[in-house]
Amino acid sequence: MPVIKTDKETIITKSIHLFRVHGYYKTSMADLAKACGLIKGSIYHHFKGGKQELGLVCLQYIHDVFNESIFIYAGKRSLSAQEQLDALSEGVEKYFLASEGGCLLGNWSLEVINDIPEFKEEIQAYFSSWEDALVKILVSKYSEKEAHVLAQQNISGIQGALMMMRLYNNETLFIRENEKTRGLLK
Amino acid sequence: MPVIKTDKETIITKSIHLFRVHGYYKTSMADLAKACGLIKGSIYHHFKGGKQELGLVCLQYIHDVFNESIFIYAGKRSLSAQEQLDALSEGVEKYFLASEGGCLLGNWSLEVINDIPEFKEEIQAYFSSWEDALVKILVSKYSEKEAHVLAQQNISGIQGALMMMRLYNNETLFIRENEKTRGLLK
DNA sequence: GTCTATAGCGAGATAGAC
DNA sequence: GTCTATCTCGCTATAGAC
Repeated sequence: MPVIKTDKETIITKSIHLFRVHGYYKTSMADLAKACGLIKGSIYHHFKGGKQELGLVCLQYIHDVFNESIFIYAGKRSLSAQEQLDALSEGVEKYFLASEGGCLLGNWSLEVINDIPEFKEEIQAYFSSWEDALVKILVSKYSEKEAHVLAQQNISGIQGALMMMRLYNNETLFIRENEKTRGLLK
Repeated sequence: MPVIKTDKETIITKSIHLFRVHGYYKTSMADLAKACGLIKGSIYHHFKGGKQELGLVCLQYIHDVFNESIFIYAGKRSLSAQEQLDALSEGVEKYFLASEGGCLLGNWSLEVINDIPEFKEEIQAYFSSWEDALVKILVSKYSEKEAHVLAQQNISGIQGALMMMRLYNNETLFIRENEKTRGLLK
């Protein structure tokens, strides 16, 4: 999806930014439209399902980006396990350092998880993809079971660090957490 | 504050629960009133500042509870450093295992941090209290600087684990994270 | 201190002109 | 595909009776 540039994609990327910074409920359709130079009614032409459909599409879009440009390093035969881990970790680090507001899927896993089941499903799928990618790499050193535990702890650690990065406007802890990731095979 | 039982305190504790489960914006004054057997207008008698004041009071209330019943073990002279750490860690673990929706202050550090500065300030104060308590214990083994890093990593790890606990409805990772806390002096 | 009633606003969403 | 205009609803908050 994130290959072809369309008007729809512009709305999605602008929306992702606003949703990350201000959350789902606090971001209005008028806010989203304004960021695209549109009037709120116009968004419904592209997303008949309204705000909820747009929100879900944003989550799926990010999931696709991670699948295609970050998780893809896991299991790449031309790279060693350590090189795969480095590439994945650096992809994660770069993405979030450039993302004001942290991780949309992490944010919404706290904001809307009890109210919008469709979002919950997509968020779980995203974290599962992340976990699977890490496991693929970690099994080069650990058992399947150990690899899953380490992957979950790693993702959870990154998400916690993103929370603190946002709260204190300080990247130190987040960067250290990514270094820990790259040290998992050592 | 959490010592004397008042009508005000009933509103606060019921509100904390709803705010944790459904978030700040998705929880309406009518929802909060209903949970107390009241009509929405009646809440304004106790909290003239409306929803925002109530929200802030909820954050302060939780901060007080942690200060008085959990962080208080840090530096207690009758306990060894390890006993202090165990008591603090078990307090944290028990509190959150009994708290549907995770940590209100963590949740709101993602939901409202960019929109309500008063909340941000209180949330930062809460995490600082937590960090200070851990540091007080950890300096028995580590340098001041190392202790701060470890404390921050620990709190961040707990918060990430709470996110995953909520998303997957699974306590395993959270419990393991608390075991890691208790192992920090070993 | 809680109620009824309502003001006032902003939100999501829709219809139809251009 | 974007606009103007509007509908409808739910929210926060307030006024005043009891």
